[in-house]
Amino acid sequence: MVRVRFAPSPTGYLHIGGARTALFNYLFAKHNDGKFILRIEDTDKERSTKESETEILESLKWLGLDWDEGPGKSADDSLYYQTRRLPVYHRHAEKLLSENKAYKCFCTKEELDAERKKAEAQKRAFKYDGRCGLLTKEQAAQKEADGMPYVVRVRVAQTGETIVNDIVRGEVKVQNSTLDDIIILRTDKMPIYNFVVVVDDVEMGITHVIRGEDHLSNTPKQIHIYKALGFPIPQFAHIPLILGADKSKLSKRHGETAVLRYKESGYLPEALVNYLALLGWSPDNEDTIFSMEQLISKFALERVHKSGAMFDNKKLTFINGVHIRNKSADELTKLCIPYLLKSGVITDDDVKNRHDFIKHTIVLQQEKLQVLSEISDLSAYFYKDDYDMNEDAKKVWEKNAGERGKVLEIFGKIISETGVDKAKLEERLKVDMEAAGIKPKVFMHVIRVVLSGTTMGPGLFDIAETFGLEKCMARIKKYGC
RNA sequence: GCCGCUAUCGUCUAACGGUUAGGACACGGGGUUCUCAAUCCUGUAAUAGGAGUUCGAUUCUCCUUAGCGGUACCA
Repeated sequence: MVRVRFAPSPTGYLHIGGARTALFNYLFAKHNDGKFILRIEDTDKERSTKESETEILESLKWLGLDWDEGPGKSADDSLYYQTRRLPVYHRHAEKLLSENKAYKCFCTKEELDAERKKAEAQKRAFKYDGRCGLLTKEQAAQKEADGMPYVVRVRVAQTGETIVNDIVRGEVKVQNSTLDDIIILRTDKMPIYNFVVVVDDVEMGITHVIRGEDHLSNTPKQIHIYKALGFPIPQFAHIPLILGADKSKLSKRHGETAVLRYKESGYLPEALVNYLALLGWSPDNEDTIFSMEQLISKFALERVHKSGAMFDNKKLTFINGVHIRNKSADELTKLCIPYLLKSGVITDDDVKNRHDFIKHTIVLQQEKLQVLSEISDLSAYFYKDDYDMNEDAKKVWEKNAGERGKVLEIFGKIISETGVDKAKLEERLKVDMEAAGIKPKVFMHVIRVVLSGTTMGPGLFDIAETFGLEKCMARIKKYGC
């Protein structure tokens, strides 16, 4: 049974990179009928916050990456928060200590920092020499009795090499001599990441560790801890990093990277999932648009590739547009209403009383929408009366100064006689305008700018019909003769 | 500095050692159209450099270069 996990530390929002890691874990689990587990790595007490955790959970849910085990999924949530599992880590640390696979190190952070600096100045690699590991039992006991603070380190053999067997990268070899003894417990007894991750992955029965490439260099250390603990080593898969425009790891300084910001901007979760899946992975065909179900059935770690991928908002936006076009009228309406409300284009009363009208105006813009938030600017003129022509519209207006009066006169006459039914309107308008010797391009453009105040938008007859007779007449009056 | 990873169009990527190096986004041209969009057709554009193995290398090996990641009592 495949068991994978996503293990964020609640020190900030869920960003694009974390979301992609979660997604790959999720897809792999679901593809293999396995379990996707969520664990909160909150051992950094300084930086962890409840707000971050809440946002991360909300982001995952929004993306549709619901977890099988984790917070909110069992009677006892404490299993999934590392700060609530401290006795577990301490038990394993005690065992290592008693087996002499770990030792107490009394060197202070200050001492070590000084040595590190010195080594750096001499352009030497710094490595802890393991001197406290040479202390006799009595010496160590004495120091402890003297009240000296200590960390716990796991001994690392200095000969031979450690091989990380990685599904995406193959064999990665590291000389053990480049590793130093690994700190697993701080002076305040809080366990360190490299230790808790191993203990938890084993205790939770994790079979595949899928995470970002930035963890690759930690892996040899973790393998040493697995071995010291006598634990089986899981399969590793280190996925390529997502990069910003400058090719460095995507981070806050590259602008908005929070998943929830994408939600606010009007991106669909299925579009973000679709795009993220294509970053570092590719299907065995040339398709680009996928639903979650399709991704699950196609996903394979073997097709994850090795190099980092730049995040391209343009492609995300394109994919978002495709998913928007695939929405039904009702779904799209539901999705757009919050944006219309937020921008003040419509009110809660409108939602109650003019639902069909709102739906109609949204559907008119469906094929044009790339992100949901654009709906407000695109359809504002359906909801207000006091708007003027924009610059482009004025140009069209001026350009047709010769015919515009006549156009409006005929248009006004037609709608007052036959109404604004779009089929009838189109038919009569063409006939009458031709009789008056006015070309379609001219009258269409003139009527369009008068009605909407802009040069682009849905079909002219759709606009007129949606406006209704009264509003059309008001617009004619505003610009008419 | 040291350790590790990576290298195909501008970007995301495909290609049992044999292809006119394919697709997608973006960009350009054209068809359709009342505009924009959508849609259809179409164009520009890539194997970082150098050795080697091989009949044949984008693909395997080595070197160089470049980029990235790690180098914490962060995760």
